[in-house]
Amino acid sequence: MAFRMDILATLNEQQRAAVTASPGPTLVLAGPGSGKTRVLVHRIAYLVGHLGIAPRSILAVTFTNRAAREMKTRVESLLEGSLRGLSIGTFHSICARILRREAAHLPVTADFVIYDEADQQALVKQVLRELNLNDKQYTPGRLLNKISAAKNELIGPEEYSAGTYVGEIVKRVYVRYQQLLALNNAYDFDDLLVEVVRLFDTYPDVLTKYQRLYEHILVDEFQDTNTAQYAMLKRLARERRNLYCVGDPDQSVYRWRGADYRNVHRFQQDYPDALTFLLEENYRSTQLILDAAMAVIDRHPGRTRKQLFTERGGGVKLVAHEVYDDQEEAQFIIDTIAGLVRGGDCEPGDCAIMYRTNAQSRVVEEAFIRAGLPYKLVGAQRFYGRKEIKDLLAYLRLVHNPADSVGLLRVINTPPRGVGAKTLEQLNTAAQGAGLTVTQLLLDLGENGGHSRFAREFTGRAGAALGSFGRHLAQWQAMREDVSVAGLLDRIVDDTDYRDFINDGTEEGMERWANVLELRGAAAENGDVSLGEFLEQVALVSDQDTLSEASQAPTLLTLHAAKGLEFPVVFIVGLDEGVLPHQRSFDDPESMHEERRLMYVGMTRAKDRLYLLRAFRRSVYGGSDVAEASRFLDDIPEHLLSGNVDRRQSRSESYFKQATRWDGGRRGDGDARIARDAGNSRDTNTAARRRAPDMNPVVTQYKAGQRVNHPQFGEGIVIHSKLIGGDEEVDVAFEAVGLKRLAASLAKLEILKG
DNA sequence: GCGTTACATATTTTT
DNA sequence: TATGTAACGC
Repeated sequence: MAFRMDILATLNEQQRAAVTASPGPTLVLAGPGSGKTRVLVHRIAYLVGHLGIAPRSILAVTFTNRAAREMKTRVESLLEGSLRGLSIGTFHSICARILRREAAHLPVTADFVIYDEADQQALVKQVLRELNLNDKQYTPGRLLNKISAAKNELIGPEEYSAGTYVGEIVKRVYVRYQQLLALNNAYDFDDLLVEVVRLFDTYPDVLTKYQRLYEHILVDEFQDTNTAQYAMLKRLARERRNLYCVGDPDQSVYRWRGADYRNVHRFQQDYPDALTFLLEENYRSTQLILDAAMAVIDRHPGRTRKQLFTERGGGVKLVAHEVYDDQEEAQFIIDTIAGLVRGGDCEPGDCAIMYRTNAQSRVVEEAFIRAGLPYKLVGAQRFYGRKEIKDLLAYLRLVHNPADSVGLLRVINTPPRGVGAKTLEQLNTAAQGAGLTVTQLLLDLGENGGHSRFAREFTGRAGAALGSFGRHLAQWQAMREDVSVAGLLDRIVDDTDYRDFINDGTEEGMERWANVLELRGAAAENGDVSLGEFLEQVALVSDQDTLSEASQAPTLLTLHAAKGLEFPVVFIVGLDEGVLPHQRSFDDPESMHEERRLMYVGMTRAKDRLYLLRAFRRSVYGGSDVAEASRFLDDIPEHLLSGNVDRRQSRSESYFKQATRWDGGRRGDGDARIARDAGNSRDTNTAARRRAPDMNPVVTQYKAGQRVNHPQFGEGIVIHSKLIGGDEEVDVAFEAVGLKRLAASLAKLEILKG
């Protein structure tokens, strides 16, 4: 095992101290870009190479497969020797592995399937039907959120305290939902964690086994752990206490998924002797970017302040740019990238565009498409969420786990084979009567044909369809040992005429078929993998894992997906009240803090250049909406910025100037007028009105027919002007560039005489 | 049972 | 916008 101590020489003092800390509970608080992964990787190398710990005794846990993969590769390149048995994986994959191994102690078999969100929804809908509950009143999504929150806190269905009426409903659904999961031989994502904790608590000898196995446990992104995950770690580390946690509370952005950065404090309480290391030197960003980011995060109340520094002094100022609408925002991005590339300042692939919500990607994508430029998109409608993919995976899942009724329900009539609601109902009753699952009944029909004891019940077209479906299912099951996953997939597609079903001659159909081929490719790629392994891999991939470094094109991604990444040039779009911070965070201070951290995460992704963009008007659903500039923009000191954003200070100046023109005490009136004026544009907005309800001028500054001059567009004629959300929206026909819609507060329009 | 259409409805982030 | 569902006619 080659480990050269001089490897440590490449670390700075803080990093080296953290890497060589003596075993025991350890906390590394790592600022952005401070070499967090580097420390983890070197720590593993140090344990193996210097302390002689066997790789199989080490467990490293991450949140994404990508992070796990990166860590593995980097450890391998540090240590030339064998790393056989080293466990690096996501919480979910590690847990799934443990559960399969210990299936004998569980209500499921080792072949259990993992239900994703769509499967969960389908199951909850089934529960609602069973319990005769209205799914309008209790939407599956809401119920699942509650159930998930309970699971993350390790609250089982029985302990769920109903309290309220709604709570009582949730409890009943939760109870039945868990029963159905077990009947389907399935776990949902949360179960993977919860069930491991339960397993450990119920079978101390099982826990002991894993405590002995994993002498050293390392955790990445510790601030994102939830109660269940922390509980699992604590149990595993109870005897040896070698728990090495790396994280940054300032980058905690998954609270809505149960993550609780207070686990960092809990850790310090639970292990009073824990050593704490701070990594404050940043190797990523320029000092200007770092200063701006710190200005934003420093307004976060109740946090331990880190003093980040870098040797990358200077750099260019951040650009805060305000435009009329989101299309202009997108165009600005394209123009800016084009300019930078032309000037030799960066490559297109160096650039990233980050947004709060996936829906925002559309406008940007369209602009790229219009400009004929390539881009990479992380996440969004993830590949594995596509209908055609889910269909085929459901087939595979059903072959693997015949108890999977959600999968069966999905495919029994896809492609349509004449099995409708009525037949389905019949099937259910018949199966129940015979004490079988529906799949077992179908297999019986398929295998025994006319001799099946159910043959008399299912005749005619439906009977034939079910018989043939059952026959195919039996064949697939029989061949699954002898054939690759890709081979099985081919056979299923063939037997079901799936290609004809989706490939209907339209462009969309071709695309769907291409997706099927891609799935087949993914299956063929890791050819010798078993069906079970394939299904698990597929169930646990995430959006983040789809990021490719291959092509030389700008990357579009959500701020959440950006965590852990870095780019020379970063654009953050939608810096508007209501978008970032998101509307949903307005009345909850904790959520608002999280929005701030999200902004911080985004800003600290940038190495050299950071563009902060906002639009006065933004499309939302079908209509459009106006908003004020994000409060986070106001937190950045003026001297770090260039650009044209109208910050709050200057806005309040104009407030005083115009004060006389406002209709002071009668705010309601002003609002009513705005709402009426907004009329056709479905002005659902909030932010502008909520934060500055009294800033609405009552008369338009510009009138139709006026001649105006614009510094950029030249002369034109006002076509129309109206008041909207505290500003004035002017349509102008310019001689040079045609019709433009402008915001009066931004467009320095000069009224010309005559 | 299937396919079309009209209509309502709900929109954050995702391992 | 886009997605799902209820209602309709075949």
